Formats: sequence, C-alpha cells, structure tokens
Amino acid sequence: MATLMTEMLKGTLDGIVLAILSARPAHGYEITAWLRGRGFTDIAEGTVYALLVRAEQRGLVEVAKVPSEKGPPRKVYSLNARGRDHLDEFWKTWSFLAERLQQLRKGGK
Amino acid sequence: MATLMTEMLKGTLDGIVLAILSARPAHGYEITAWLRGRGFTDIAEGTVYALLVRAEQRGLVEVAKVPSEKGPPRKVYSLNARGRDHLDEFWKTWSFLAERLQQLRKGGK
DNA sequence: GCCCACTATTCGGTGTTGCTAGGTACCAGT
DNA sequence: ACTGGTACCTAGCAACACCGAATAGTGGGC
Repeated sequence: MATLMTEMLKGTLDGIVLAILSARPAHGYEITAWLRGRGFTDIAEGTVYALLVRAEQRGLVEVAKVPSEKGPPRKVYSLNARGRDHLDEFWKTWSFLAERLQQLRKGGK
Repeated sequence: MATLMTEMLKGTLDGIVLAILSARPAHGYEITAWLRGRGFTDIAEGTVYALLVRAEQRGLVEVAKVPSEKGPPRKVYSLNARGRDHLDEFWKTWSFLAERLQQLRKGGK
C-alpha cells in the first residue's frame, strides 16, 4: 500500500532532499524529476516545493533565482553550513533507526 | 522544534511494534519498556497505546485481557495473519527506502 | 491508615508532515 | 488557437507522534 511509504517518508524526505543538495545545487522541478527517476514515483510535485520553502525558512539553504530558457525562472537551492550540520544530524538519527530495525528484522521471525 | 527522531518514527514505529509482536505477544507497557531499553528513550507512553488501538481497528492483531498480579488487567496483543502480511509489506517498503538512502549517503559529499 | 511508587491503560489537544487538487506563468511546435 | 513540457505556488486535508493529565490496581514505608 502506498500509504506505508507516505508515512515513512515523513521526516526522511526532508533529509533526502538535503542530501541531494549536498551533492550539487538544484531547483525544485529538478529534484522532483530526480526522485521520480530513482523509484519514488508517487512523490507529489507540491510536496517538494513546500519542503524547500520550509528549508529556506529554517535557514538551511540559500536560494538563487536563475532565468530559464523554458518557462518561468528557476529557484536554485544550495546547502549552507547550517544545512550541512542539519544533514549530519539527520544521518546520525537515520543510522540509529536503521541499526535497531536491522536487529529487529534478524531477531524477529 | 520537532525533533528529527519524532518525525522519522512516523510510519516506522508502527512497523517496529508489529515486528516486536511477531516475536512474541506483549502488552503496551511491556512494549514501551522494551523500546526504552533499546535506546528509544523519548518515545511517549501514550504513543504506543494509541498505535496498538489503531492496529486492532485495522485487524492486524488479536487482543486478550489477562489479569495482572500488579496493577490493572493487561491487554496482551498478538499478531494474526493479516498482521504478518502487513509486516511483510512494511519490510519491503523499509528496504526500498533504506537502499535509496544508503546510495545517497555514499554518493553525496 | 495514609501516602508513595510502580504497574497499566486511556484521552483530548497540538504541531509537523506529505498528499490532493487545483492554479499561474512561460515558451515551442503544430 | 491549441497542446505539451517546463517551473512554481497554494489551500485544505488526513495521519502520525507528542504532551499532559486522568484513572485504577497493588504493595511497601512511615
């Protein structure tokens, strides 16, 4: 059921996008396309934009408006120092969770 | 500020509890204590109970009321066939997510 | 007898999150 | 004109975990 993924993405999608931005600056549409290509087929378009706005409000990313040849201007996001710190924290939390779940999976059944 | 872990647990705590129940029947208080012992120190007591009620409403678990020597009667939950199916789905979804994140972590930075 | 700690469950209200389902804007090809 | 691809935004919704408090039973210390 797709519902499982929806709930599981809460809290992780945030980190996923930051991780993408840590590799290279990108804009919303690009990020969405990238996610779709990686198998996250059901991630809604609006979700990514809302998430980027939140990231900006928290001061995790910098924004640059870049005119596009096709369509409206792009908003290119790039990770700043605070964002990198946040990403580190994210990976720590993720590692903790992933370890416990791996143990559970082995132990159970 | 919502903690990272709180948001990340959304959707996964559900599976964690089912995984615990797949090993052996248990009641709410016991599950909470188990989680605390495993490092999930900040999981609220009420959270587990609410989660168990949801699982029951979805028909994933069976409930048995067992009198306790200490305190009020326990509600002992055990996984049924539907619950095991759901757990399988959970692990599939989790695996998918964990794989993508592992790739991202390697690739990024 | 009275209070406290521990066991055990329940409930209403809150904040964060991703999804739904639209809309705006710009340009190229037909 | 019209369609399709690019690119962004928004309001309202449902699900989830947290918080704080209440309820209830048992046993031990004073």
